[in-house]
Amino acid sequence: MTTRDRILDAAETLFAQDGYAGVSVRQIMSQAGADVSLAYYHFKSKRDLFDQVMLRRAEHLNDIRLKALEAVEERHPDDAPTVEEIIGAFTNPLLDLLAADHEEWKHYFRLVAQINNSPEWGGELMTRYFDPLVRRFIGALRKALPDCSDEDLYWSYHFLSGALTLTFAETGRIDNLSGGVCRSSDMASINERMPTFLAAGFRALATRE
Amino acid sequence: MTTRDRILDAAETLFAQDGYAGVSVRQIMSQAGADVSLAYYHFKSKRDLFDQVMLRRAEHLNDIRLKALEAVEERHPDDAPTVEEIIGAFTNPLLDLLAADHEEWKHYFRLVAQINNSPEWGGELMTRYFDPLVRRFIGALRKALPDCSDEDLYWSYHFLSGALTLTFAETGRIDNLSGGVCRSSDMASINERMPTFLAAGFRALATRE
DNA sequence: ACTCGATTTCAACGGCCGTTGAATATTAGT
DNA sequence: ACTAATATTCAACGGCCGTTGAAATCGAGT
Repeated sequence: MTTRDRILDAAETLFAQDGYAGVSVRQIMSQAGADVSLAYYHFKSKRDLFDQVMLRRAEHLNDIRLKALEAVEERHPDDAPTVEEIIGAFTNPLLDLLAADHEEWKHYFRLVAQINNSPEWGGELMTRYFDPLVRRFIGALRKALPDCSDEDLYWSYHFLSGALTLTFAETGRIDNLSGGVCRSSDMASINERMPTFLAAGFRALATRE
Repeated sequence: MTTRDRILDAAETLFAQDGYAGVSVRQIMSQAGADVSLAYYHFKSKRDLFDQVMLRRAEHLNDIRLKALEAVEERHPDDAPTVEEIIGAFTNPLLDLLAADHEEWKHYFRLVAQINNSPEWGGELMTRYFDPLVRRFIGALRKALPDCSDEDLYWSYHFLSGALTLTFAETGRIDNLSGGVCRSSDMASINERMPTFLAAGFRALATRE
């Protein structure tokens, strides 16, 4: 593994744990096992390093999500896929990445959850990295729910986005709240419930009088 | 207004904008218009100041939410309130606080959204400040959905929590995504949609075979 | 063996960090 | 007017921050 990648990995882990401002370049380089100044050889600045951390996995994620959506659409050459299928194409790739025991992606999703809920970066960064794909998904949902207004679609997606990012942040909150009945890391439980819950929400907004 | 309160207000605003680590005690005291060392006269440490910021409004919020739930329950002396009514009792107090043009609460909700999604603090702090009330609400929902398993109830609440905190964080994301069709600050639109969306999710998990 | 570019080390810069102790000002009770 | 508690100012501590420039090392092509 190249030094650049070790720096990105260390930065990803630490940013996910303590946020952008909570981590120093020195901590990152110490965890990466390299000299501080190497950070500025491979990246322009701390902020640039952060952007590259975000970008690296965003591209791959957008890729597999798009493929999942296309696969669903190809199984419906005549009619539109169901809301559940479309939402599944949006969430299943995340579940697969985590189930495959990829610790790396766990850190990334934690980071995305914090970005999404940050007033400083949530608006801009999520837009920059994910909006083309999100608009593609909303387009598919529009076909599946032809009577649903755009406003309802956008708000529904927004609720989905909040539920999704918190769930994949795995903060341990549900573990505490439920007294151990539920576990943040239990992907099977999430897979079983999240698309059902969210699809019902979409439908409820689409069909209300 | 006392100096202590001015410090708390300044800290609340800045923490909400840039997070705990992103703000220095010097910035806070500068915005509060007081000397740096006064922070350590009124509070034990930066972390203690942060805790007091969280506590101050959490108590009031828990209070009015509990009253809203009790009011709903009193309107149903014999049967159980509907899921929509219970969720409304959970979300309406927030909408009221924001609609009443209280800029202060906006900052607080932004802060809570970041805490909720932080792996470092989400698990513990949300539990400490909000769990008694949340358990009370889940108890009410259990009555409204007697056939729903506890696991489904907890996961449903978790999805609700993510949607709620992101929505009240007002990051501007939905404004960008929708190209201006929806606005983060449009409380009427949220009020019209969020309880419907979430109640449908609860029901979908409770009634699936 | 030599060169030249890519990579890494070393040492340092000015500046801001959280926190403290001692000195000063303000206020309220007598 | 004196006192005693409360509130505020001032100056400073050691330490870590992001970033940089120059020197050293490495590695592939000749």
